[in-house]
Amino acid sequence: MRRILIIAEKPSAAKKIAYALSDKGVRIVKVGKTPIYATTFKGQQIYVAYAMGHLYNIVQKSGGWIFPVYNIKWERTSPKDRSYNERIKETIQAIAKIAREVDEIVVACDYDIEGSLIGYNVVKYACGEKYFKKSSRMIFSTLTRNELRKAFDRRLKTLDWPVIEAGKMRHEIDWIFGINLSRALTLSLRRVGDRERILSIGRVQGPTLKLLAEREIDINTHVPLPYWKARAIVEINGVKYVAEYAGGNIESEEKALEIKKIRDKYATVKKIERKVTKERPPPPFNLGELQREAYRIYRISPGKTLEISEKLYLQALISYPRTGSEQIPDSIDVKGIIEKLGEMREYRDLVQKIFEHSKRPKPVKGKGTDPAHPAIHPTGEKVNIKLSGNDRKIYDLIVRRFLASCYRSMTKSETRALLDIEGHLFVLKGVEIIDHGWLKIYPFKKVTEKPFPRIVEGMKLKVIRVEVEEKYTKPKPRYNVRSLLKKMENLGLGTKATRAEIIEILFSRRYLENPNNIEVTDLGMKVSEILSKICPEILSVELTRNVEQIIDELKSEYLTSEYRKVIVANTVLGLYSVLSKMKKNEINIGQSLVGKDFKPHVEGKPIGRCPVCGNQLLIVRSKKTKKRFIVCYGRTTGECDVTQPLPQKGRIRPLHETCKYCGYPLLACVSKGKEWVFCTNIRCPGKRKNV
DNA sequence: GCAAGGTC
Repeated sequence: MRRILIIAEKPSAAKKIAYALSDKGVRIVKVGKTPIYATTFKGQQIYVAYAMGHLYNIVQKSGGWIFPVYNIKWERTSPKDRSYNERIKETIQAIAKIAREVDEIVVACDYDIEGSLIGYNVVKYACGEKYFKKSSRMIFSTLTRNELRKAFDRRLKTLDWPVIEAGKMRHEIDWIFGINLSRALTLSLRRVGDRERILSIGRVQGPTLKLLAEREIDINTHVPLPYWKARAIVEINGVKYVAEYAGGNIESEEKALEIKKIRDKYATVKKIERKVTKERPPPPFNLGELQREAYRIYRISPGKTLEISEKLYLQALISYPRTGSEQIPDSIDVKGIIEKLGEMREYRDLVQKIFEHSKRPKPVKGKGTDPAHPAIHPTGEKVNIKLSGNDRKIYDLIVRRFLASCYRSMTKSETRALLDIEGHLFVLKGVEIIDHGWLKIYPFKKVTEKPFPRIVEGMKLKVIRVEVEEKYTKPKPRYNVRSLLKKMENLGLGTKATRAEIIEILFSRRYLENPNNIEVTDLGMKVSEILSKICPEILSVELTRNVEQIIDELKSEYLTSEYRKVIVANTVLGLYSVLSKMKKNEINIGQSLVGKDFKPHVEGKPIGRCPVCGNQLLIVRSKKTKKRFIVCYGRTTGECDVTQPLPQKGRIRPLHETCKYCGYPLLACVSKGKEWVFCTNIRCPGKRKNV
């Protein structure tokens, strides 16, 4: 019997694959603590194991927190890593064990560059390179039974090497740019005395910061220009109505004055138009839209929404939330899910409405697609644990959106009357909802109704007055987290799973403040300013575009590892001179970053003037090693970098005298009852001559 | 300690 190990990207996918490829049911076998699905399919023994996203990551081969650094390698995600998960090690061991007993390894991770790379790394490092020739690749875009079976039968006989290389390339370029520039910024700050703060920048952080910085400049340099808005107040059967000037905003003062001069007491109804429009229900959520709506309606942050969705997913209440899709494939039992939702008291009425509308409800399809997952939808599972606060709100939002997407359109009628007053045209508008449709189920969209009077063409209406209001142009509004996420999505910055997190990083670096009305801090502006001079690539979306373009062009052809290395080297070529410039200008950059508000803070005992720069020399203790040493106060502003070691034992007493050989202060040290005098300069020319 | 990308 042929034995096959299938590697999925994550537990949920592994389960679906196992059940799709099973003739007689699925068993779970434990290898150590790791569960693995076992099944038989068309006379083959199948094991399905899963990774948990990337199990391997790029690390620096050797050396410390320095730059430039280009020596990198792939390594199992370590406990030091932020993304470490304690099950990683066991998972790898389990996969390695089963791999030894099978005839073939099938990579069945998501079909994108990260998925191909995840699978490749598992084969290479968990199993060993010799398994490459036994490895194949299953390609599918949804986790439905039919597609999975087809994908298994028609799998590629080898790994998809060009896609793997594309994935490696993306990781390497991001790492080299991000780590080096982040270190260069952080170490500049350290040079001028701020030893706490970490700065960062990267392919996604950079353009996002720049976007916000440009908006900040726009707002601060906006020159308000005058414009006018005109409206006529008319009276019909004793009721007042407002008709807006038909030409929109008036930019010429002359025109505004002309309208102001209207004295006619009557308006003539020139034309009436009535339009009935239908608005289709919104499609079910993808992650981005869920995050935006949760923020708009409940002010729940995108990060929080993701966290809650993940929890709901683990409780089996909703489908996989990290999806870009706004579509529910036909293979999902929509009717069954809705029936189950109907068993919950709070949704009974809504569900009844849906079935009155259609016996076979079908969610409308949105534009978003995703290679691996359908749109977010409830599973219909009973809510066992009582959901609290925000959890409840998010769950309810998902349920309502899903139900609404199966319901009928909203219908409204819009009426417009064109009024002529002394040759100037005004518009009288009315809006009436004829049928709320899906709005009854998803009531979070505001449609304001406006009554329309009973009038006919040719009628004369009484004009109470014509108002002309002077206004001034305003700058574009500041971003909030929601609009920023949307903008990033449009620009192709980050992915659905990382965008919210990256915005949070920008806040934690203190580049940004006030999430509801985002302002760029002085520090954020400085980082953007400095990089736009020294390394504009990191602030431009072009880096993302280039990487994408290279990947798109090459993954369909034969992108070899040699070729990848050449591309990475070419892409990071310019970085070398950027980094050496940053190193040379560390102090300038640091000073510019800390700005005028920065107050260097060093506590220590003064012992006399520094012979190099004239500032005070201080005795301080290292936070890290607890050892005492001498530092020049000038180091806090970057103008000096003198430090000197001290004996660690004994009581030290300043003598307020300077060394006759080098000008450094002299100190006395008392230890074990003896006192001796020494020069604080470790390289004092007088050291050998006994001071 | 620093990126961006998967995932728990």
